[in-house]
Amino acid sequence: MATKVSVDRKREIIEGFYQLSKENGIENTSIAKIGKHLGMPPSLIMHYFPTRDILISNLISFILKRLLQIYTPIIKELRVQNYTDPHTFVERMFSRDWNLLIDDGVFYSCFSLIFRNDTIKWEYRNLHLKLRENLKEILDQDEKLNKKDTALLSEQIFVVVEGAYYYLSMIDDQELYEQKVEIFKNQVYDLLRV
Amino acid sequence: MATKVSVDRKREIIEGFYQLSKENGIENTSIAKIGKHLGMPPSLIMHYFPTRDILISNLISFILKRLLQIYTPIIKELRVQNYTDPHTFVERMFSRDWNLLIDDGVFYSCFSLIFRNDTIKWEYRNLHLKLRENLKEILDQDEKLNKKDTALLSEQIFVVVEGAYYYLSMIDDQELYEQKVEIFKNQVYDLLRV
DNA sequence: ATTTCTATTGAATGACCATTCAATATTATA
DNA sequence: TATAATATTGAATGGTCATTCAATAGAAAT
Repeated sequence: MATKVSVDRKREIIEGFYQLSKENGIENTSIAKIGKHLGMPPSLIMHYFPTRDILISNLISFILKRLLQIYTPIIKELRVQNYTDPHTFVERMFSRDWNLLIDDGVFYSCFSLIFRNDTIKWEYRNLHLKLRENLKEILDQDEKLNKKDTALLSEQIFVVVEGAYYYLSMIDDQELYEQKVEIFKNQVYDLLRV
Repeated sequence: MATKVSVDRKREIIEGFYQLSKENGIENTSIAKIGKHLGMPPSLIMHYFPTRDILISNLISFILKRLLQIYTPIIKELRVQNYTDPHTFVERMFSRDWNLLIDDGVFYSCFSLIFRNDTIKWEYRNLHLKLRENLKEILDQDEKLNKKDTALLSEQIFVVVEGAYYYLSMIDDQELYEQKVEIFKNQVYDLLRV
């Protein structure tokens, strides 16, 4: 059984790792640097995470958990509202709150590891399946959609959302950014309408 | 003016860098390792690429050039066929050839650098704008689409393609993969139909 | 043939890296 | 209180890293 200290320390270390990775990239964030940042010797970090790979895999779990946490409150909110309509969900998916919770640089850095690590790939896939299931659940409550293949619809919507986030991350100009967001939001609404 | 030797050596080094990055990731590919792989001292590499950052930025140019090269032959092909229809393009975008030319792991690793490096971001953005312009050009030749906003359409299509590639890279099962490809292909065709 | 420029070599640098270990402090258990 | 388990420290390790430099070899220009 893990002690309270152990749990807290682990979280502290992972959060420090995340913080520094946000600023300088995972590849430039060493165990020594995390230690210095948190005021502890590197050996303590290695006491809780025996190898760097283990540390990274914990950072990924941390990130994916956060990502899921962006969605779950929306689902709950919709549930108490008796699933009035899925627009709440779509609006929220394209909102700013998202970007505040998770750094895209760290996210895509970690994502790029799926191509050489099956466990990481499995974790990422699992998250994305969960997200799709969540959306399906929401769509299923909408009467206007009760003749549609909501699993398919959910898949199609997320592909737009994920493609949009990829593309939007290259756009600096605020006005242009908003413009593009509108386009992609409408693209999702079109899917819901047809 | 660059000598022939210089041009060849530079390409040799970048290709070696790409090769090793494919196998072990950019972050695990040192200048010494590239040197050993190519049978040359690290100092020779640094003679042509004075810093590691410069080396990386050249790798990125190399990758993005390759990516553009996937599309340009399709455009040419369509041009001599007198732009019969954009389906050729769509089919090609989802075909296997793509994956052979560029490693997704390296691609997304490099992509993740846009968040901390404006030059890299600019390069990525530029590529994506070019790709969209290319597609617009093709769509503009299709009479069935002559009342549509082809710039918008091109944007929407690419968002599906890019989201699809992101999602598909997590799927190992061949059958499932093909199934998903069909879904996303149809999603693009739906955009063209409406 | 001499000079100038480029290409290539190999050794050396100090910085930083992940990881190990033995010692000490703290906390929980008996 | 004694013992066992966990938490923390700090120093040390060997390896790898990007980068520097001076020396040599070769090609091109004069």
